[in-house]
Amino acid sequence: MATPLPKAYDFKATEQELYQWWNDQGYFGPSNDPKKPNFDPGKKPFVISIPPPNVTGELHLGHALFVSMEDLMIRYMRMKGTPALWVPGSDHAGIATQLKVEKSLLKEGTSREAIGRKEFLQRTWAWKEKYGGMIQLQIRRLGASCDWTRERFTLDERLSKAVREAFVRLYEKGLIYRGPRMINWSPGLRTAVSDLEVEYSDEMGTLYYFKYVFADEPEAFIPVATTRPETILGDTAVCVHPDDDRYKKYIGRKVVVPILGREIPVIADEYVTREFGTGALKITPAHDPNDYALAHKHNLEFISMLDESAHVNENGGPYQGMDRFACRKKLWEDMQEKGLVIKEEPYKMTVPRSQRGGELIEPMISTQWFIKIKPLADAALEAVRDGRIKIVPDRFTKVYYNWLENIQDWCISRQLWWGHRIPVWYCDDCGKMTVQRDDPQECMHCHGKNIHQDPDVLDTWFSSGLWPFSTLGWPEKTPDLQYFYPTSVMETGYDILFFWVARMIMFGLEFTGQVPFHTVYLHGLVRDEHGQKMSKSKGVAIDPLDLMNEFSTDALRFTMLVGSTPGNDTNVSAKKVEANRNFTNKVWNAGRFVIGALEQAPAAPESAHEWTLADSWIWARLQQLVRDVERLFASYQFGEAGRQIYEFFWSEFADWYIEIAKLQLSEKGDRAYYTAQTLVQVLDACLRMLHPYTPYVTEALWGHLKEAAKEHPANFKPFNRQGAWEDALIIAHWPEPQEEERWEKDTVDQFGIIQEIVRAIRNSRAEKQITPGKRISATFIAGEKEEFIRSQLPVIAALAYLDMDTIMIQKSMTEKPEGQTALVISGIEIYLPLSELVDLDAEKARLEKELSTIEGEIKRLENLLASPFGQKAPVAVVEKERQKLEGYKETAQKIKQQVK
RNA sequence: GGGCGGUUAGCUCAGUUGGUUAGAGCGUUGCGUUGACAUCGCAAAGGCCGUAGGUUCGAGUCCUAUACCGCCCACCA
Repeated sequence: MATPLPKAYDFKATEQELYQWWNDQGYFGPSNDPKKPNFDPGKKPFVISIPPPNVTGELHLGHALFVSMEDLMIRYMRMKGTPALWVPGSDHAGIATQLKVEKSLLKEGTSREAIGRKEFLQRTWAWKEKYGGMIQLQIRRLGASCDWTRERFTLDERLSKAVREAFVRLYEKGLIYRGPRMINWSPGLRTAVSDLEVEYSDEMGTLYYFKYVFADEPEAFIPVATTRPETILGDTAVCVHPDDDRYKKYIGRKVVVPILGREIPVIADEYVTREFGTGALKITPAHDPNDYALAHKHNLEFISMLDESAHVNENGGPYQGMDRFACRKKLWEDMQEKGLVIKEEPYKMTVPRSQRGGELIEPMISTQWFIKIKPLADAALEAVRDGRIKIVPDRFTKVYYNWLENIQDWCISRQLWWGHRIPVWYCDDCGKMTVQRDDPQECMHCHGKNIHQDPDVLDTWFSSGLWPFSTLGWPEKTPDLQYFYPTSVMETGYDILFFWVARMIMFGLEFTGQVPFHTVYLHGLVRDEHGQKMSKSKGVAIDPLDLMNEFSTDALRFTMLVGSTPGNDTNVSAKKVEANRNFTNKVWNAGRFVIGALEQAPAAPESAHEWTLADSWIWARLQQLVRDVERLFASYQFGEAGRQIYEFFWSEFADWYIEIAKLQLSEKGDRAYYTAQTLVQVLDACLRMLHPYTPYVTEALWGHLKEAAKEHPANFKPFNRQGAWEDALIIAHWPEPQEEERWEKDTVDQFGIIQEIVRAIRNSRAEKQITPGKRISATFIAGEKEEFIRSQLPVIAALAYLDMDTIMIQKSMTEKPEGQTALVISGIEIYLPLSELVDLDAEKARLEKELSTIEGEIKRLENLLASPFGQKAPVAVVEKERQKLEGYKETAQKIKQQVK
């Protein structure tokens, strides 16, 4: 006989060992080894590509959420017998990683410029080797059953090849172009960023009013307002509304740019809002997106007045070399001196800030690489519209449409060093571009040798967009790509729907002609227990590692999974994790009980099955649970499914069945045998269904259960069709739902009466302060339920702690017990001698109160049945209410008798 | 300016084909520890399901309006 299991589940000792074992056994990925249990070339596989975390990232609760969720799906599908592949990997995260390395360089007193590109890249790779991988270890800690033999990194040689292929194909197709455009410039990072990387924040600023004086009439002027006076240096027109009576007479005249003295025209366009500001708009084509568009329309000159670090350039005259904000101040002072200023007032405005670091973004004209996105976007829209891709929850579909329908060309070049370098070479001889898959030795046009590669790298999201297929080997037609692509579910946060999901869909369709996945499951953001955003600076960040150390990985996973609903943000607190740790402990201890019970069970039954009501009841409830879980999983309601398993396990299996099982086991013989069998199978079924939520405790316990069951001479069978125990829970069969049968509901109803009786008696005992250990007598007047009560009496007595020897059961009784507490449950009268001297008045008052409640219900139901409800509602619904009414009537009658 | 989400017990949240006494965890109160579990058990208190209309025999659930909180998108100087 095995050594007894410890009272508390020791997760620390178990987790690491089990993870290693699963991995060593090859359970994680479908391998090409047919001996491996989870490989079946005949079946369509279930595949998830991991949202690759930043290679130098650290684990936070967001990771805990997505890892738990994806691992749940993978483990579920694997248990269902579907070859399940979860491809792990990490992202080089261009800007984020480069900034980290630059920071460390700064500490050393140097900079990337100082050490040069080559050295810098070496340093970054070294950094990656040192700190990358940390995150992967932490993801393993969460129990992620990824196939680590297929781990990928976006800067891997193979993935880099995919990036080149993608770029060149788009270029050859004319979907990638290079040119000067208005882009968002981050002066601190000195790189262009995409529209998505700009965040707008409402801030208080100043609206400056000043005079644009006429070239030929210095005393007269047009008043103009701006929030960015320094851009005056780049103005090339003043624009008014064509129908504005104040200004239309000025259209076509020239005004003078303050300080610089350039003459610029007054033009007219309906774009201008007459009511806003002064009704006259200064036009700075090179530093404002609107002005940029307007300038194209009116053929205006474009004057850039800022350099890469947002200092004034040579076009700024006397201000050349000044920082943008210093220039703003100085220019305004100079204008004040010259009497060109009207006023300034506080003004609430929306300013663009960098998603990284938060510095002010400057709109600038810059030569960059772009993807002509419209054709890709149209295809991506179609894929969702025609249902090839489904977004869960559905409401995000609209958000997706809206974004893609209004999408602008994607600026993909970044002036960074860490990333995939743009595969374009410029010829110093003929000036033409060479764009190709392999590094060229010469210009493809003039064959000149003087070529140099474009210094820029690609937006990180360009390589991320290829992730679902680049990780499987694309552009090669690898066996993996052919078998596993398209993937199944893309599970990620709604915050990167545009950044990542939409781009994977666009690229997937463009390069593979297929949708990269059929379902997008979006989870929400993780917040603290009061709904605040987690941030380290505010000190409210909860470290998942701490939670795992204190409460176990299972507890954390269960919290993430059960506490979240698709697309909604979720609040996490240590308290919740603690509560779920208690649940895993409950599972462990219930398991200890079951194992102990089966070890002591008789070897084999002498007679055929004879199920007790409790046996049938727990079976019925289990069947219902299996069906519900199946239905919930099919609609991605993993949280609700987990909650139901939790409730079943604790409130029904542990609280009721196990308690009754103790009684049944004490009867020895066949009854004990069948009880043990039921215990084993119900526990086994629960462990199977809980495994995707809490893999460690379930696998550990299941191993002990299996061992005990197999060692026992009776060889207790598991809850599966095969009748044999699998090698491990992680690859065990998922419980299959059976058709609902009539007896289930009847059994649940019948047992419900027992539960009600037990609760009522316990309740009365508690009210009367009867020590829980004191057995009391009882009298049941059960009418036609006499036999039923008689058969269930041991159960009732055990659970309500009644004294079997003195209990009386009667069909009816002419002389009711006097001076006792009286209860009526489902037409059964129960009398309890709860104290020597019952306060008759108080008892009467209690009964009368109960009676009035019930009479209220009777009245409500009578009214209900008399209302149109009786005719219009479905028969079953009406019948249900009618029966309820009958029950109440019966009960009321009995109580009335008691009151007398 | 457009769109979305939230509003349910003291706190944090479930509640997906509308079915008639609305659930959980934590917290609170009372009782209880010699064998599954104090990381526990038994019991109790606690809810005009934001507000106002509407549809329906029936609404926490569907529709309309509205308030507050939050988020996303958008070029008003």
